[in-house]
Amino acid sequence: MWPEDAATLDEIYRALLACYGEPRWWPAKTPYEVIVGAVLTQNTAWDNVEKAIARFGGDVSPERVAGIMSSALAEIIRPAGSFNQKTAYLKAVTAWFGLYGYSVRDVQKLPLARARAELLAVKGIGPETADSILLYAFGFASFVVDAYTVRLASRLPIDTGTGYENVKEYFERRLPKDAEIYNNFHALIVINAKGHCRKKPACDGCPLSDMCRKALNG
DNA sequence: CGCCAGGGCCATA
DNA sequence: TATGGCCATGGC
Repeated sequence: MWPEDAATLDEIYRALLACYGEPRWWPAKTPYEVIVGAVLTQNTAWDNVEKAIARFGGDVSPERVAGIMSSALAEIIRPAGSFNQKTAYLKAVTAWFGLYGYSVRDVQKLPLARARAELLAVKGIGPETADSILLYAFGFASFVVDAYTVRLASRLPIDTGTGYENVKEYFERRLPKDAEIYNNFHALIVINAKGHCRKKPACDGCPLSDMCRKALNG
């Protein structure tokens, strides 16, 4: 059951679903790898994140990151850019995960608001990275707002307001509070943004073109 | 060559 | 609270 005023988001979501299917998505093999990817992709092209992940040589585990020298970790993640900062961020978020014995289930027992507050208190974890981790690593119903989400909203006839929390609330108030829907919706936004809703729009074949003011008005 | 990518921190006013 | 500089690689 969708909230009454969700018509436009409902249309957008269903058009994306019809085009791409259900992604159930984050390009990682384990929850901890989601955490690593979420940090590494900050202001960074995903291709560079993949190069960095590959340099772990198959062991992307919290035990490994906790135990490795920072200088060695920085060298591994170098292709992701800002590697000294991100080394400190990975160490910090891994230390937080360590408070729960690296147990996904133990983190999942927390109330969402507390888990989010704890993540936001970690150096290097801002709202987008926190929500990505909450949703894609732990399955919390916390909608992710990223540059793609903001760009999509700026082109579609929806008035989300500005600022991270306002845009996040716009989506969360109009969608069922369901991690699976948040997961798919955000993933679909990313997929569509890479294929069509780029900085320079490629509207040809975009599943949203008939409801998009960019495509309609130029 | 300059621009930019699934941000966030910090200093400044 | 709101900007602006900074981080830094690799692809285009």
